Amino acid sequence: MKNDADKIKYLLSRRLLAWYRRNQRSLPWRKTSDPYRIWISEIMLQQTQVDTAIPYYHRFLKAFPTVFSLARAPLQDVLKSWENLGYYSRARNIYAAAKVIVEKFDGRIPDHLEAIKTLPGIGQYTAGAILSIAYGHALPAVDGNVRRILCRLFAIRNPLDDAQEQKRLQKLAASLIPVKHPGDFNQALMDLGATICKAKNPDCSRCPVAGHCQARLHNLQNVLPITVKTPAIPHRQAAAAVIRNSKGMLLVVQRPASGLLASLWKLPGGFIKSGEDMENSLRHSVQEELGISVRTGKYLGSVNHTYTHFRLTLQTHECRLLKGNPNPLGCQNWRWASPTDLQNLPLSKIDRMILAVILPGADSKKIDKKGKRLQRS
DNA sequence: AATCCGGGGAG
DNA sequence: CTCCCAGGATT
Repeated sequence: MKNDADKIKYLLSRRLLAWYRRNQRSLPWRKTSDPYRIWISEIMLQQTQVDTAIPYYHRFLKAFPTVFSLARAPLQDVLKSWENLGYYSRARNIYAAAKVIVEKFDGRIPDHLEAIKTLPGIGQYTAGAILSIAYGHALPAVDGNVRRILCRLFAIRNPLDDAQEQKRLQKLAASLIPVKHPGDFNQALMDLGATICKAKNPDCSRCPVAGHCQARLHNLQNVLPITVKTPAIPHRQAAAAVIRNSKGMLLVVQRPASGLLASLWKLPGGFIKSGEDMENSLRHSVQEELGISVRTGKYLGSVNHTYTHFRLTLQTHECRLLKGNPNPLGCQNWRWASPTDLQNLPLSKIDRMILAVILPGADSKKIDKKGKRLQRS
């Protein structure tokens, strides 16, 4: 050992790896060494808890077992597989990356940093995670768990969301990565953060590195990391139109290719400007979206949902088509949909909720831990 | 450097 | 309710 820092580094990695060998969680993506599967798991786990991602992991890989099957699938199928998982740009990025991997990398997930970071959806964290876990490169994978753990181990009092602090933590993590078993070391930190060094009420009595923890030494484990409180989010209003044709099919539109819930389907309609009358707003937004005139009818109910940056109340009215044929002016596409069609189109959570209001019995179906669809949620 | 981008779990 | 989650892209 050259100095104290090297000694601590050595002890941390040795203790964490020993703890991991005995206590690691049994997770589906740990039963494979296939870089494709590890890649998919890492994308799904971005800002998503392990238990949430597991059923989607099984379902996605059953639908797209190889990067080739993914690359040649229709985007709509990929989005349908992702339905309800959120952050749908991840699905579009996976899909775009799969095409690049097939065309430029001969179907193999790149095994070095410069190449893999060019793929859409793969940033510093995900690159480090894939390269360390799938290929054994000694790179850090600094996620929320690792930042919190390092913050406590070294009693860092700066707010975690500070950009400078994030850079320092990245360097600190890089200095700790062992040459042997870097993937296990990274996953050990994640498991430690998920099961012991949790955001709230860390269980230091079970921690394998409590003896090296500066926060623990100064009884700051419930104080660190310092976080800035989240600002309040606005409450927005939206209106949706239930327009049926003579066969009872429902008029639905595909959202634009970028922005909120990109390329998913929904009922016609849109946001209500502050102070604007709901039924006028609905007629105007349907006119702008599809170029058709409608008369608003019976009120059918409302649902609430919270997004990252605003809370939404979505109200719905029956509408009658007065004149004009639908054109995709403010949307990618439109179609008449039967109940079966609605099951097969990718829709967001709140649109499934509003469908459940107007079509009782056709509400969204959850999937179980193995990725199979349950009859009813 | 700020903002956008989902949905669900835990307390 | 609030906070957080195996973050990345865009502006």
